[in-house]
Amino acid sequence: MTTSSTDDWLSQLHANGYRLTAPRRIVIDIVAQSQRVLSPAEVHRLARKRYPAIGLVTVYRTLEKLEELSLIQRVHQPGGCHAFIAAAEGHQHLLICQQCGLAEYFSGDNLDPLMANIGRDTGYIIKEHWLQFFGLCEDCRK
Amino acid sequence: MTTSSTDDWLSQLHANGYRLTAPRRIVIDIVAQSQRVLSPAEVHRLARKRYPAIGLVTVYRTLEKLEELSLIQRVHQPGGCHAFIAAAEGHQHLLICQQCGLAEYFSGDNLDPLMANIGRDTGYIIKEHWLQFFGLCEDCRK
DNA sequence: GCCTTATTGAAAACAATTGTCAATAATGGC
DNA sequence: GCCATTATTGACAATTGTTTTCAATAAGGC
Repeated sequence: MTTSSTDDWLSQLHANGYRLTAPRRIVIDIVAQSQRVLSPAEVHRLARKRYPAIGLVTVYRTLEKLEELSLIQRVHQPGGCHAFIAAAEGHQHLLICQQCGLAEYFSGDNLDPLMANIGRDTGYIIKEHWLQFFGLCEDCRK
Repeated sequence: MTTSSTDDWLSQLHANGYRLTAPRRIVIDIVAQSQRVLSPAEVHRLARKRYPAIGLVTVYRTLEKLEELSLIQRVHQPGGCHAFIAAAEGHQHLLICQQCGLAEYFSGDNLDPLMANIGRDTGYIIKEHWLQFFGLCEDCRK
């Protein structure tokens, strides 16, 4: 059990009527503190080190609640879409290391003019956009 | 069996040593002519109308070969990542209708300066990027 | 501390995809 | 055009990732 964001997430779960159980606290701490994207299976593996009896199903159920409260978001990658990471404040985009999964948020794109053009040209109403960068983080370049 | 791109795909399969069978021709025609993203199950459903004996496994295997030859690409969406569509020439991005799956390619983004900034700020080497727009097509807006 | 009821873990169910295998059919050589 | 080789097919089984079911447990308001 570590710092702020973990406690914040626990408060939010509690505020929404969910109970704070030992397995749930561990899953939350792992995901809240992780700098890298994690799949349910990876979360489970990490969680078992601290709480051997925890079931994979509990991991899935906890992730489901975290996603419902917008505390985490699913991460899509060329290799698969089974990973999660702490959600960003506001509208942010992800830069992900293809090697180790280390993730950073960034903003600063201005796609509005492009979206306006494309919308006009195609007749679509554009409602949402995805922008993601993939690469190698400082450690993995070496 | 329809126009040009279908025949082009068949030639390419043949050129790569794959045989042109009846079920394969039908899957290829369906995907090559489709304006919308299709899941393997949808391709199978459509293919059975023309060739009732076709198995879902054959659809999977044909899609696998088309992807290997870069004739199709997998499409990632918020709701799932099981769809495919004919690949674009050059580097293009997708605009997809959230309702019916109708897809259009577009280009014209210039993300190089942003990528350079982010790369410098984070220490990552950026190798790849994804940009996708989601919305409602002209028909589905109504 | 008690009582209600959400949560748990185990097992089963389910869905999407991949592997196995004998029968079939496409292709290149004749 | 016919044959032999061998890729491909469809049925079935196996796998993988995820969800459901259910009795036992434990969280949290009182």
